[in-house]
Amino acid sequence: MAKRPADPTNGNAPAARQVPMRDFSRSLPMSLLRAREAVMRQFRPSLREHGLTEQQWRILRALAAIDGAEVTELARTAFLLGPSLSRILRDLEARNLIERKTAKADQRRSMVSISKEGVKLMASVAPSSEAIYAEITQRFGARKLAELQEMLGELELCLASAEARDEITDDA
Amino acid sequence: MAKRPADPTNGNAPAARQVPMRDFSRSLPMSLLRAREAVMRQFRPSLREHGLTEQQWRILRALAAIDGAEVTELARTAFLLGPSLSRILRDLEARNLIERKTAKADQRRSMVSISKEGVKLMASVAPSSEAIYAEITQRFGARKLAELQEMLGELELCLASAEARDEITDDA
DNA sequence: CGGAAATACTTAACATGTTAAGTGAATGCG
DNA sequence: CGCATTCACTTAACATGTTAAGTATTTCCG
Repeated sequence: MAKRPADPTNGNAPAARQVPMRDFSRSLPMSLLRAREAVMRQFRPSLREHGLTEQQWRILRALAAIDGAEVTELARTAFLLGPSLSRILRDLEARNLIERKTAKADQRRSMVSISKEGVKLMASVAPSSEAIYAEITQRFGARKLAELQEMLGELELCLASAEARDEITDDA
Repeated sequence: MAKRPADPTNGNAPAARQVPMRDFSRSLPMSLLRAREAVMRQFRPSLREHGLTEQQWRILRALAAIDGAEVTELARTAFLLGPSLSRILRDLEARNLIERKTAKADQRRSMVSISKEGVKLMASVAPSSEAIYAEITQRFGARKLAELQEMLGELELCLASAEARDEITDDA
C-alpha cells in the first residue's frame, strides 16, 4: 500500500503536524479529472457552435439510439442525476428538440423522445464530433484506447461491487 | 455518415439498434466520467461528514503541500478554474481555514496559505481518506492502478500537444 | 375499500463548471 | 511622463452537480 517518501519534518508523530499526503496531483481522482477534461476540451467548441452543452448532447445521443425512453431510464443511460435531467429536459422541450408524453398506463411516467428538429441538429453535429473522436483515436492509438477503456470499466465494476457490500452491511 | 433513416417501426424493441454513432455509453468521455464518479462516490461521504466538498478538499491538500501560493498557481495545482477558486477561497477564508495577504511587490497578487485550523481539519480527514484510497488500491490492484494512471497521463499529454498545434495554426 | 408505503418525477437550495466582462495594478514603449 | 496593453484576479450570468424535500400517482395490504 501507498508508501510515501520519508518526511523529515514529521516522523510518526500522530497528533501534531500533518504529513503531506501522497502528492495529490497524482491521485486517481485527479488523473481521471484531468484526462476527462483534456478530452472534453476537444469537443466543447464544436458543441458550443451548435448551441449545445455536453450534457444536452449526451441526452440527444441517448434518445437517438433508443427511440423514446422514460426519464429514469434516460438518466441512467446519459449518466445524469434526476434533478439535472429534469432541468435539461425542460429546456430541450422548450427548444423543440425533444417531445414528451405521459404514459397512458402510469401517469407518473413520461416518455421522452427526440423530435425531428432534434434529429436534424444531431445530423449537423455528428460529423464534426466523429471527426474529433477519430483524431483522438488516431493520436492515442486505437489499441491503447481500447485497453484504457477496458481498465476504466474494470475500475468502475470493482468499486460498484464495493458499494454493494457496503449496502448489505448497512442494512440494519 | 450516419444519416438516420428514422425508424419508427421498432417502438419498444430494445434489441436491434441501427447505430448511427458508436454506442455512446462506451465513448471515452463517458468511460472517464463513470470511472471518476465511481471513485468519488467512495470519498464524498467522508468529506461531507467533515463539512468539505471535493474541491475544497483539493485546495486544502494543495496548500498543505506547499505552504503558501498565489491564486493562479493554486488554480493550476488544484485544477480549478479561476472563478470557482475565487468563490471557494472566499468561503474558506470566512471559515478561517485559509489565510490571504496581498504580495508586497505586486499588489495584484495575493498569497494564500492554510491556517492552523485548516491543518487541524486536514488531520482529522486524512486518515479516513487515506484508508479509502488504500482500499481502492487493494481492490483494483496496485500495479494495475499505476498502469491506469500512466495511460491517463499519456492521454492527457497527447491531447495537450494536439491543442498546442491548434494554437499555432490559429495564430495567423 | 382505504390508508400507509413506494414510485417517478419535480422543485428547491447551495456549490461548482464555464465563459465573458469588469477592476485595479503593473508594464511596455513612444 | 503618458497611456495603451497586459496581468492577476474578481464578478456576473447561466448551466450543471448534489442532496433534500415536495408532489402526484400507484401499489401493497389489512
